[in-house]
Amino acid sequence: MRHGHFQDRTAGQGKRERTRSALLDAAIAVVAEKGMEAAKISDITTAAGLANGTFYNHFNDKDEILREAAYGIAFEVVGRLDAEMEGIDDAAIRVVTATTRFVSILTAERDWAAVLLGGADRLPDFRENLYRYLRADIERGVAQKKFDVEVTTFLLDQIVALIGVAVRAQLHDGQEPEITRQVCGSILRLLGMTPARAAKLVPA
Amino acid sequence: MRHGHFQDRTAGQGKRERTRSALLDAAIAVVAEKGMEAAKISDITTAAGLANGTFYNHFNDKDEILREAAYGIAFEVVGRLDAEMEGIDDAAIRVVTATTRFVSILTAERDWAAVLLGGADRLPDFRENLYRYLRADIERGVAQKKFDVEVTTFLLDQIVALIGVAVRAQLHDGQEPEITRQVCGSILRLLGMTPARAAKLVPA
Amino acid sequence: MRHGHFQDRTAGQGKRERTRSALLDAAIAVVAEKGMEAAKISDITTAAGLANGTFYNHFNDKDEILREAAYGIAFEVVGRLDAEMEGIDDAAIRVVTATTRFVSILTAERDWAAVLLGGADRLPDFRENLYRYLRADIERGVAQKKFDVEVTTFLLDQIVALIGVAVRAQLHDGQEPEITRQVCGSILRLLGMTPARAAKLVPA
Amino acid sequence: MRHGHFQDRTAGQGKRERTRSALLDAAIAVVAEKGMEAAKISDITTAAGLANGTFYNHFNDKDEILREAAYGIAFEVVGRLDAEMEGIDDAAIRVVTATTRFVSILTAERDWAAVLLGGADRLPDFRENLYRYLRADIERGVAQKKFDVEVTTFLLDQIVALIGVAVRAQLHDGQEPEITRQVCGSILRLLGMTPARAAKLVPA
DNA sequence: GATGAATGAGTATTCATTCAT
DNA sequence: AATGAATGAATACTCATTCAT
Repeated sequence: MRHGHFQDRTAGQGKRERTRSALLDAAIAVVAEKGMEAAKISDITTAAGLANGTFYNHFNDKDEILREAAYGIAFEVVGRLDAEMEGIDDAAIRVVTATTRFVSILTAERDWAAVLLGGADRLPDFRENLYRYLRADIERGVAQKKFDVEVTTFLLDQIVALIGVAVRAQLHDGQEPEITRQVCGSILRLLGMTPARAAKLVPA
Repeated sequence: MRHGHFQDRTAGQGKRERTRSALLDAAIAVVAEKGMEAAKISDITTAAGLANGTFYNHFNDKDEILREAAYGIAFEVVGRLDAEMEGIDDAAIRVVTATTRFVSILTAERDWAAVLLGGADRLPDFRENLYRYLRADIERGVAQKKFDVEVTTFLLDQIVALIGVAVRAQLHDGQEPEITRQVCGSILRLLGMTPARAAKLVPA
Repeated sequence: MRHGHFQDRTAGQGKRERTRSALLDAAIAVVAEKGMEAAKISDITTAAGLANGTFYNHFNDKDEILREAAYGIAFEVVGRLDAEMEGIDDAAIRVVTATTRFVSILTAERDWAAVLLGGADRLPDFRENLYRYLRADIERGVAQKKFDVEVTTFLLDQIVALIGVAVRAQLHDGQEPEITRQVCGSILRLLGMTPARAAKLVPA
Repeated sequence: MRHGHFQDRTAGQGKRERTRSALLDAAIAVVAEKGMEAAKISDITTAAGLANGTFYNHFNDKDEILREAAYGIAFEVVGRLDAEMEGIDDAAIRVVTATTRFVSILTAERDWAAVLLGGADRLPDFRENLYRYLRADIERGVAQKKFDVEVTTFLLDQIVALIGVAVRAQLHDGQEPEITRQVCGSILRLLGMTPARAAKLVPA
């Protein structure tokens, strides 16, 4: 384990919290390597350097630890994005910035991607939380007459799917700047901007 | 099992072929109900009304039957689409027609959707095959100056992701015409059409 | 395994039935040796000379096989008693005969005792079935003016407890004739006979 | 925990004794609720409001604490009975009084019943201790020509079984006076009294 | 070719027990 | 003494796979 997000956050705390964090970090690493379905409890404890049974001192089952890991990561990602988006008023720039930074963060923290991508499908309210931010920005763009769309859940689904494709492509091919530029362009087009205006916001 | 695509295609043939088809159809039904990961061999044989050992007279493992089922369905879907697209010259109309019919077919054959959606992720060359057709139409649109894009695999990934979102939404909510219209609009925008021109090709 | 009641009863039948019987017989033997709580699934399959997983082809859990074993044995015991009690009219003689034969059967089939003794506590309707026969004989004795009791469930509980003590003593000490005589005397006394009359029915 | 027999007895003493008592009382409560087999060490420490490791500062294993709990309770019960039986000379009245009071005590201290009933089966010398008192009273009755029995261990087993049935019935149905009367009658009959004489000692 | 019983490796889960704090 | 986190052996249970009929 290189560093471990959760362990960083519980560094000074009690042993219980530190072990719990070790398990969460291990779970993330294992899911990144083998996927959510294939991840076994024993993989997680082994990766954490702990005994088999220790898992059950902290979580009831795989779903529980994965849910917690996914929420923890999402919280961190949203926190970082929030900080960087403060003061950006133009909705189109907000969308581009958020997308760019999101892909960038998941490129830097490669293990997080698998958990977030998997979590979006499996965790019920996970997606809803994510949508709240996105919807606000898009509605802002509509109010600013930058976007020409009806803001539906289905639209958000589409945008999130595009971002997911970008993250996957980036993990796979590692062409970050180009991929990010392309997906930002796609999203802006989707939101009703002309290719020309979209291109201005996403310069090569 | 209502009808069974594979059984239809092997109706008059020998017992071996008919049993094989029964397994393929059963696999599709089981995957539609429980998903690919959760589908057990014994679920498939039970659904087919066969003994579990019979499975191994025809397939080596779950992956093999699922791959075959996915390819069989994909072949059928592509065949139906091909027939309907014959003679359509305008690339934008081709894209709209293909998308509309694709969603429509998977709405009618609900069980196929799970297999195709799952198969796209898991089967290596599956996606490549699909892309050949799509790429041709988009390149045609570029040549016709209807689309303003660079045709990359990443672009195709995005379009396929949007179609996937539409299929999922349709399975879930059942608002086919409206969903199809929206996703066609999104794809045309993605391909570089203005909202206004896209809207003309996808009338309410 | 010496002979095996269930295997005897399924000797000519299909493999499924024979394996099932082997498991039932093995369960009885294991319970006799280690008790119901301590009996493990793997003990049973090992005793039956079968693989671990085979158990689950036939039973869902330990409770299920033990219940079935207990009912099967009880059915057999009741059958044997019934045959021998036919034509006995005097209720006191019926009670003495049933008790004597019951202890005698469980002395011959030592392994059955643990299952029946344990089953009586754990299986809900098991006891009820047993009581039906006993109650009939005691009511007959009351009608014949041989017994002087009110026939309540609590009374039956007491008599069954006395028989249980006798079976346990017999398993432990192996003094069958004397133990049987004593417990029959006790039961008759409990039912309201004087020691003198009771003694006549239970001669040394 | 309402009051706790062992804690009462160590109220003023050192911390070690008080913790030990808390564990004993907790063990009794847990066994009463879940039975001896199902009682887990952690159930006991949790019920005592202690950390699970604390258990091993005081006992080596479950058997040890249960044995100690059973003996402690038995000692208390015997003590209470002894006090009340002082001065009763007639053996039949002694038996009736002891039985009545015994059931009565276990009705008041419901949690004790499970431990004593379970202990009688599992603890080797437990039963022997109990029998010493019982045997003395019965031999006295034989000497007084009230009882007409041969005093064997098997006889004592029978009487104890009847008392056990009464306690269980009482815990289950809660008809104490009637149940006690019936079982006293049964015991006296068992010991060779006629129903008529027995009835006199156990008036409605 | 189909059958379906048997297999056993793989995985999850429990809980008595240890031991550093 | 008490704590409580960690341990890991013991056990239950699943399911893909084999193979005799």
